[in-house]
Amino acid sequence: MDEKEAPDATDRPSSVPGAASLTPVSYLVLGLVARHGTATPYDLKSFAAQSVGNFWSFPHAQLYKEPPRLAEAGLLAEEREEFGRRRRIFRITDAGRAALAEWLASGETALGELRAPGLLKLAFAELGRPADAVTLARGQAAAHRAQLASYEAFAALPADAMPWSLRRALELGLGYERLQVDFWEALVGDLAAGRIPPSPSAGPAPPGS
Amino acid sequence: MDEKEAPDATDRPSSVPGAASLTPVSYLVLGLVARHGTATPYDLKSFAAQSVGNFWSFPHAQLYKEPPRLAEAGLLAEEREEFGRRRRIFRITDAGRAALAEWLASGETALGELRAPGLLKLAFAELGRPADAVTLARGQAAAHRAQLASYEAFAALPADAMPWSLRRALELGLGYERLQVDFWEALVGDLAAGRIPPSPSAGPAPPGS
DNA sequence: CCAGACATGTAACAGGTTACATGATTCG
DNA sequence: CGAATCATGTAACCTGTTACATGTCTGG
Repeated sequence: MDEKEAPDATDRPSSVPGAASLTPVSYLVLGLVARHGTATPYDLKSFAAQSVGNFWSFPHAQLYKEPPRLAEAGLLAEEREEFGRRRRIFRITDAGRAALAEWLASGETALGELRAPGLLKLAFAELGRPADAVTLARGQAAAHRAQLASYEAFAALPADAMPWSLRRALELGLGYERLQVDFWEALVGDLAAGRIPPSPSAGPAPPGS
Repeated sequence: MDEKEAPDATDRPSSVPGAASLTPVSYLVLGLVARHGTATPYDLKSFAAQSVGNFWSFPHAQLYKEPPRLAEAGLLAEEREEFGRRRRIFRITDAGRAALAEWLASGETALGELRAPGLLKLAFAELGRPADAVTLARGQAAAHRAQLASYEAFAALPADAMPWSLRRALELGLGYERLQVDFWEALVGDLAAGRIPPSPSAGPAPPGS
């Protein structure tokens, strides 16, 4: 409805002209809009699902909530369709491009954690029955096998189906799922063989010591 | 002090008698208390930091908030020290033990996502300058190298320093960090060599094999 | 006994997740 | 033209996070 001119940013302590605290979702949206020129929230949902959505899913509610926020911060420009769905079409602004570039250029390098629920459960598996550990390992192996298959199907797309950076990211995803599959399958084997105690002693003895 | 009998659960729509919606933190607390017999919130902080905290960090605020919640649900019993700090000591109840056992036995197998900020950034690296990608890859490689070193130090502890399940989980963490290090270092190499386009065609065959 | 570290909590905020609810389009 | 599906949004809840604030012990 009414357009707030947002005269200046001094009244809002958190919204500095350049860039406030932007979350991963913000950069996802900025990046997708920048890549495609324009996008509706629904487009974002599709784009995300087909690219990073493989290893980082975003509920659609966020993709409808975030663009307006970014528009209010001046990083996106919004326009309405005149007829039909009257959907919101977003386009990146110079400020948005700058924020995105700054993010890409910054060497912040937060490395996020391996928050796998299965891993947490495994860490406490000693408190349960051995059979439970087998169930867990089997289930994890199966689930990761499925995920791996999904990744492989995606990776089988022709070379020009995705930018090199995304493909590269996908490769890490592939390696990750392979690691998981191998890990859980090995665990299943060890548990079945009765050698519940750890350390397969197949130590790679890495360089160093 | 006063023991709340929690007469019934009908007044709270979300708190079913058996088990309500328990989060990963809940199970962490339940598991740690079960393992150690009793624990104060501060103990939990220490225990967590020394075990799963390596790959899943919990801010101490949560570890002070969660036990009372679990106590209210009847899964933990709380008692106060009489003198000194008068700290809260928690002990697991039969209901708590049951909830924990059920969790361990359930084959829910949620497999959580690979939400690595660096990976997200990489997926959009094509929008930035090539030099930015190098910076990113270098930074990630260094950060993961540090993390790997930390894991290795932890893994070097004597065999009886931790239960087998935790050690096993740690091994996955090690593999994960190695994967990350290899991945980012390879990326640095490819970028430096000018072969920015993807698929090095150097088949997987990771160094471990 | 003072300083510093260790320990213990709580309040406020922000973000994600779930759920609800409805609008538009297509196809049989 | 009705039903199913696709598309679009919003509201409430809840949890994780950040920040603050203070209390208690130990050692010099």
